[in-house]
Amino acid sequence: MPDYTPPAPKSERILNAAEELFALHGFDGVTLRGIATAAGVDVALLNYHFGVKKKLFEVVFMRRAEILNEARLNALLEAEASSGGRPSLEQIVSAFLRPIQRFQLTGDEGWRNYLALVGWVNSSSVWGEEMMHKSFDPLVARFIEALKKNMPDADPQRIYWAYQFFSGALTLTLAQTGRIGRLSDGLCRESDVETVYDLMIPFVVAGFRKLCMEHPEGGA
Amino acid sequence: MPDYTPPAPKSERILNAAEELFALHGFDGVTLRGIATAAGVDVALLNYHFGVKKKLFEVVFMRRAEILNEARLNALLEAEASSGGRPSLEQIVSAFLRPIQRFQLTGDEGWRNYLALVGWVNSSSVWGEEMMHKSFDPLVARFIEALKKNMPDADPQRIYWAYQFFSGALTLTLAQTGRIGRLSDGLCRESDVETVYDLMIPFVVAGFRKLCMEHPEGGA
DNA sequence: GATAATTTTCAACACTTGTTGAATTCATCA
DNA sequence: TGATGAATTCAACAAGTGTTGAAAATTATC
Repeated sequence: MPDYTPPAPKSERILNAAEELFALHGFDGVTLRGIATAAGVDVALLNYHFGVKKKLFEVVFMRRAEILNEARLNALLEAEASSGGRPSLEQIVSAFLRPIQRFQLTGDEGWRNYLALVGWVNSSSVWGEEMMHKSFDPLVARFIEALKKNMPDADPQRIYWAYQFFSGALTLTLAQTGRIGRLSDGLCRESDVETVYDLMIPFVVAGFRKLCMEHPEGGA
Repeated sequence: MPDYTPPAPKSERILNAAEELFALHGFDGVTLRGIATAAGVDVALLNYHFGVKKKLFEVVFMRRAEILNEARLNALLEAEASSGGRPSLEQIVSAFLRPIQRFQLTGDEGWRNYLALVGWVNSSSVWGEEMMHKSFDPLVARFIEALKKNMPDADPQRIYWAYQFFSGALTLTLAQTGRIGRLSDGLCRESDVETVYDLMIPFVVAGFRKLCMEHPEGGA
């Protein structure tokens, strides 16, 4: 047989199909047969490679989490290095967001699906908690540390709450619900990745400033 | 039989149980039998009263939407009246949030469940769009109108995006994932309804100001 | 108190679900 | 080539799914 680009191994095709479907319909809205059909493989293969359904979901979720975490950490470290250990608020928030934007801009559909999935999990009450905690919270804690260092006089509670609002703004955008497009009658497109972070960063930074820097610790 | 407070009619018990379970597990994560058991009724009764499963979900979702919409609209009208038709940004954002807070503060578990459900639907890609559009977007459009009037020089696109971030921050908090509590090691509690909106309002207002008032129309 | 209408239960349907064990194909290498 | 182990398919399972029609119980109406 002449050399040709071999098709992705079936285990990978399963993960890609699962990624897309889970992002679209959530855990319970997807059937193993649906994934198998989308991947063009037999149902039993899912169990052979990944065990039970929940385990498959975890593998999908973890697959890109480490890559994203590493990219974010590097961005933060670089911001710290280039600022003599005193990164600005903009730099910290950017280090959290720009890697996401970079992955989205590659045009890789897998990343788009995955990030929508993260948005879904983050808003999911029962499911999300443990999975987000295991895969993202260590890095988030590192970012919050940087925020605390940047605003040493701020009430820590306010920093956490501001991060919560920040996380919500990001999460909804990742989820790709299409609602803002409909609401703005096409004026805003969630797929417009080039501009959304240029807007999200100043929005969030202003919120942090207002909440954490205009009240000394202990203030109401 | 002596007079006593009669139990809620079974159709209502069904709606309450469905509300709680849908909020917790989403549409596909809930079975009709699970709802029936929680409500203490037979499965067939769900179909008798509400038709197919999707219809039941819609009834649950719409039930309190109108009440919330009316409360929000009244709050906005009052803010407009008390300011001579020129409500401040704080007043507009507060009119959007304070009614939610008021319902949460009643301690009515039904409202807490319902609002978590709204958070879930708003982040749900396939499901959410149409339902949010039908039940909430008319009122949201009214609020955006007020925002445009408050910031007549702002690029409308920026107003919509700022609303998107605003909506995300609110949505994640409504979803009651418990994540911020875990992340802050108990310092922040999502159930602390008294303070969360006191923080969300200035955060969001600052974001709106930064995004919409520091750039004249047409600015990048 | 008989009749009609509504509400609730019972039992079951056709179908889909996740999962599994045995059989089959494929690749690797002595 | 033949043997070994992994990858893949086949067929089927037991359990659970939404949904329904007919019977029974309850409530309303005259």
